[in-house]
Amino acid sequence: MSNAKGPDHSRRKERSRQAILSAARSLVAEQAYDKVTVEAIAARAGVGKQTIYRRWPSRSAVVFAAVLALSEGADGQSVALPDTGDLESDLKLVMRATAEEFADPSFDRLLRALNTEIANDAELAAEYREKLARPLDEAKKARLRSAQEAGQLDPDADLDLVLEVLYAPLFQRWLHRGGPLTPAYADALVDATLRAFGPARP
Amino acid sequence: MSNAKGPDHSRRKERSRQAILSAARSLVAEQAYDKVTVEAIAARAGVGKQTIYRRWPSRSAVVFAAVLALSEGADGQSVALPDTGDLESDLKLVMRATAEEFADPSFDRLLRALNTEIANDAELAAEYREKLARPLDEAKKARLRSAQEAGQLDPDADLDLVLEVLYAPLFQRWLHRGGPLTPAYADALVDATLRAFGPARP
Amino acid sequence: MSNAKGPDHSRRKERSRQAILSAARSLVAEQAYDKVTVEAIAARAGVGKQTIYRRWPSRSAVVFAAVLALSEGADGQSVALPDTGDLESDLKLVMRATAEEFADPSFDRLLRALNTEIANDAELAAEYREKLARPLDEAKKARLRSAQEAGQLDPDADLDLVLEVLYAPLFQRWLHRGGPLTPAYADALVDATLRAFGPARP
Amino acid sequence: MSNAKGPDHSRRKERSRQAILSAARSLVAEQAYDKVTVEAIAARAGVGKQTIYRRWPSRSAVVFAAVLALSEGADGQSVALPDTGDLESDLKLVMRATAEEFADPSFDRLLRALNTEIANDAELAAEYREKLARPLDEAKKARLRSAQEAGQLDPDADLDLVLEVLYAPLFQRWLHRGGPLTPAYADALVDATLRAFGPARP
DNA sequence: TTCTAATCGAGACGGTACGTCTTGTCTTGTT
DNA sequence: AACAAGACAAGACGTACCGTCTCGATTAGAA
Repeated sequence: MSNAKGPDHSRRKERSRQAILSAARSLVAEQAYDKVTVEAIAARAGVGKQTIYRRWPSRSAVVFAAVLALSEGADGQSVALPDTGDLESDLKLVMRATAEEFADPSFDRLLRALNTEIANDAELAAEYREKLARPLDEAKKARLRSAQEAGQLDPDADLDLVLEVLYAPLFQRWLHRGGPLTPAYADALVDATLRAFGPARP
Repeated sequence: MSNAKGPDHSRRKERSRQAILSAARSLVAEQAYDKVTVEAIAARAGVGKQTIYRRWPSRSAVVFAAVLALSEGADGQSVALPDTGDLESDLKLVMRATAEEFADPSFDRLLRALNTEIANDAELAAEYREKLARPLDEAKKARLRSAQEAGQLDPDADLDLVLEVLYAPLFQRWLHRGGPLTPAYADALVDATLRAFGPARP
Repeated sequence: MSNAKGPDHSRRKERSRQAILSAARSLVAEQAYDKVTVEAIAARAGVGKQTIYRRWPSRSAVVFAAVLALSEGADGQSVALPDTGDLESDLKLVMRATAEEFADPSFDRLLRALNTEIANDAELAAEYREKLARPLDEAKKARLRSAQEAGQLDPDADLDLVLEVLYAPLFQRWLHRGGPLTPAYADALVDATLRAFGPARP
Repeated sequence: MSNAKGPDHSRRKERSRQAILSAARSLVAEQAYDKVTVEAIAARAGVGKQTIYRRWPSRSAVVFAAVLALSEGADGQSVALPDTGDLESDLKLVMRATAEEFADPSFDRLLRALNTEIANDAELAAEYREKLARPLDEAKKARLRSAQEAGQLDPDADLDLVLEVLYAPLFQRWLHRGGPLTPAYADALVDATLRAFGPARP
């Protein structure tokens, strides 16, 4: 698994790194975000504060890295969307699952923490888009392209726009607690998106 | 409207209240949000900290009230959308204006602060929806209803959903700094929304 | 006791001040000096660290003030040396008592802490001489002057020098743990001093 | 000079040892003692911290060893006091020289550091007495014994006590910055000591 | 000469305390 | 009686060192 650098060298570093990220994740998932202090992370990880500050410049960065690490190791396969040939039902499946995910309190807290940091730090936002959002979006766009080829989607549609129309309403409703994220709501978003970008256009 | 206490009494209250909200607003507009401390607000307002804590339970609440106060005094008229009879051009006008607003750094900081507080405080979120979002949404829905009557919009469309499909992508792109908020982008959102909820449905 | 300023004003201030000094004193008396941290003092005093830093610039200053406070309130009377008319026996009494004091571990630790701070801080040393050493020295010199008048001491003797010759050997032996501080040793110092500065000089 | 280990082997050891002691000495002579950290010593010596901890248990011990090393290599001769046959003038010469030494800021800092460590560490104090103080005291006592034989000093005088009466006042005045260490002061101490322990006793 | 074992410099590590900052409460005059 | 001013207990901040541990890179002598 490890290469030239040697496994022994990185062991201690890696162990403390994992301990920190794991501690950060569990704290964020458990409690109000303003209780997630660097000291609390260090204490739970069994690590000195300096070991955190040596690697990351701020709590934001640690928390971000902790969330990021969750999706690392995931290969292209694992984020690929289902492709049964029926775009509508595939999208409804995914959207319902996404809506359900938001209902998990731990995931909710994790994601709110992430969004809080991202919203107030342009650099972190860029890293977020690059490392987290883009891979997921690319997987989704792959499915949409397949639909375009199958004639189920306007071949000229701007796929980034399609994704936004599909997901942003769900995201906003969750962020602002604007209403329940029901399966029916998920379906309605898919329906609206397909009406907007479907094939039958005059 | 004034009660037994007398006008002189409440006038002092009101003056300090305005000073606090105005100080909060200017601080939020000026600098990074984590520099906007209760102490900084009190100092700029020339007010004791207790005078702030006597009225609001936390910094979040003060900042929220400060933003809220911006839109107070606005009557139903002033938030009404234009209605030229042409839904598409009316919406494009509004969406382009909205996109432009986000470009103002002060407004940007103000709105990010607001969203940060809202995202992490369910009560504040409820107050936000009630006092800020709903009135604006109602004004927008009034315009949409007018369009439904004019046959420019599906009479069965869920107007809340329409608004989300229209606005959420813009909001999300701004929040995550996902791309430039150009007039063309504003137009594209209107077009997509009208395709999704326009009158011509099979 | 209290004057114009009003007793209510100083109550809280005074209470926390006393708590800090008392905590510092007990910690210094109890344990190795490098365990006497500002945090430990604050914790034992039930006080925030800032309350300490608001009044004193460093641990040294707090510890010094704590020791200083011990001898405050002592009026001129209480530090006066006995005067039976017999200088030799009066001095031996005092020197034996002094030697005995050094044997108390609490007093030993307290005095070592004080000397450590004084030796490394010229300002503190000046304050020490002014507020602690001088009043004591004046009391001792008063006794010596009485002896000069009684013809038991060279009327031309430099009393500061007399005091140094009398006390410095005891101090140095204690500081460097150079030997036991026995009554016989105390007596020998008095004898030597009286031989050096007694009346019978050719 | 070299032992079983072999000269080449110990040469590296010796070089780093000297670098550490020299770095410690120069740091102590230059700046406030609380800036003299093990890390600073290691950095200036160009040595890893472990190389220091491998040899000494604490900063105190290093600093002590650094000061100690200053007087090593000095044979019995070099610390011998002058003996012109005139005790008074010999002692005044030495006392004046000693007083002058204290005026050198580097020496002052060095000696304050040494005294700080000694005062708070009984083991170090013992080593100090054994390795530093005793050889010097023996040299002084040799001169005093010579004076006893010459009838210039009470043959029954306790020479340790004589040394204390002679030196402790100077030491104390220096440690507490109790006044200027003038030649006149040095002379006065010699005079007082000789009056106390001189030959003419009734 | 090549190998082996010790020692070194460098510096990361888990900790502790530093001195500063802010929180939300409490106290003290002022007006 | 409400206010500004700011002290207070609490506790997190980010930094500096502590004394320990780990890592290669020199280095000897030993093979």
